[in-house]
Amino acid sequence: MLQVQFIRQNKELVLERLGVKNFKEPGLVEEILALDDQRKKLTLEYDDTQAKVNSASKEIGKLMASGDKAAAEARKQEVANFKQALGPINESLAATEKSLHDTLVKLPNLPGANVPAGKTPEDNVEVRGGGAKPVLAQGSVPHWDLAKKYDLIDFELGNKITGSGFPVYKNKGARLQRALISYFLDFNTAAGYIEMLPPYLVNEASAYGTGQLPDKEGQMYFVTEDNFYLIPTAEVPVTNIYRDEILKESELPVKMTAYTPCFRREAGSYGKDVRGLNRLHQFEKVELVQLVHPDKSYAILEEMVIHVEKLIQSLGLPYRILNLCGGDMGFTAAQTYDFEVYSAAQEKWLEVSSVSNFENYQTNRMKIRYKDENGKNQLVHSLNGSSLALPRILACLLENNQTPEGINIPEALQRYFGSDRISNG
RNA sequence: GGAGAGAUGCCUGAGUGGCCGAAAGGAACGGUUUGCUAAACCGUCGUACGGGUUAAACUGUACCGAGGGUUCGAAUCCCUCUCUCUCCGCCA
Repeated sequence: MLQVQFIRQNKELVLERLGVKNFKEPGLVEEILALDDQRKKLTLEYDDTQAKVNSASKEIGKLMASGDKAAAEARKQEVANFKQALGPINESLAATEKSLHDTLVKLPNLPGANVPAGKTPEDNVEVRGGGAKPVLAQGSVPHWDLAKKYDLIDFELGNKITGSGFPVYKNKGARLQRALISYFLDFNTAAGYIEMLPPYLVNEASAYGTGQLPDKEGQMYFVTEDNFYLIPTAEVPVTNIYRDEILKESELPVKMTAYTPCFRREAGSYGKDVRGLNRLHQFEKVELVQLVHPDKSYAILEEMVIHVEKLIQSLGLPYRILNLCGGDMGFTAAQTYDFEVYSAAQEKWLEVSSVSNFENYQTNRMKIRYKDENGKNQLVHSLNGSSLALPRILACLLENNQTPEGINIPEALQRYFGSDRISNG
């Protein structure tokens, strides 16, 4: 969430930026400021009264010790009066703080300076791309047919075991998943990211910290018996590693990478977009997370984009990078680049990575800070990005590299996969 | 699943009603000394929200797992919850 102090000092900017994000309730800004004024007023009142209670209590102790019972009793009466006043003040203070917080949480992050205006995905700006779209041979088919032909993925079996959206990877299909995960992790650790293997279930505080709660609990699977959420992305457990921590400035940037399965209920999915690997309830992903000095987060955002770009290039897939417009960005992001790869048989662009700078929106919730040179605690900026989401990468690899002889494996993957082709030979 | 113990600052760990925001040691940071390293010595060393100030200084309140209660006054007493640890059982 945003910092009240920041909103107070930059009200016009906040309103203007919320406009870029097409935020529907700009009135919340005034509401927040009013609530904060109220909070300050009540705090002052409460603190002053409490101070009187405290000092009177101290005196009572001394009076008792010196045997002046009568004076002590008189003071006690005073304290009782103060405390009577304290009750209602405390109640309205608590109520004010709660509504302030509840309102603050409704405010999305502000789009950064480079975010294009716009409302829908059509307004996203293509930054650049690369890789040529392959020309497929006659008789080329989408990945779900290839998966069957080469016995790589069994969607029906997943239906039987769990339900739709939970495919079973088999044989070379399973092997290829493992190869991709290992390759991605190695690629990331070579760039200085520390490998993590976090829990796949998180508690409420963690889900709140990265912004999945309070509003998006519907996207997550929930274990009612223990109040745990299945992670929708490694971002949740990995970023929360540093929740409530104060880092030294010299420890920044913190760079982490993690492979995890991701679980998404995706209640709104339907139609042809959900065919095959395009949209699943459980999928594999390797994630990048960075915690950085506020002055450097945008430079690092660009670095991360280049990092992911190189990874996609190494797989030989045609891709494009989109700078998301204000209206299409996530609630918590300040700027997001989406990566899409071209799935040649479906003739469709598929999103395989989303790299975002959250500035201090997440870290303000999680209280991830560093001590600056003056010894003051400052919020760090958090960023994350996929590198990469596996199913759609797999879909593209299968479709784009299909030949009558089999499916060619990109060179970078061969040593992980153990061969250069999937075939029925 | 059964039994027990515990939760204090970055860590270890004292603290059973006022003198405790909290001893002591360690770590860390700054400095002195030093050919270098080590050691020694001196100093600093929680967080949040307010007031105050150009900024400081200064100052108020809260926080000793969380929430409630008793009391003039709670880290300390009582209740509830959560979590952790140990032993047994089960198990990868």
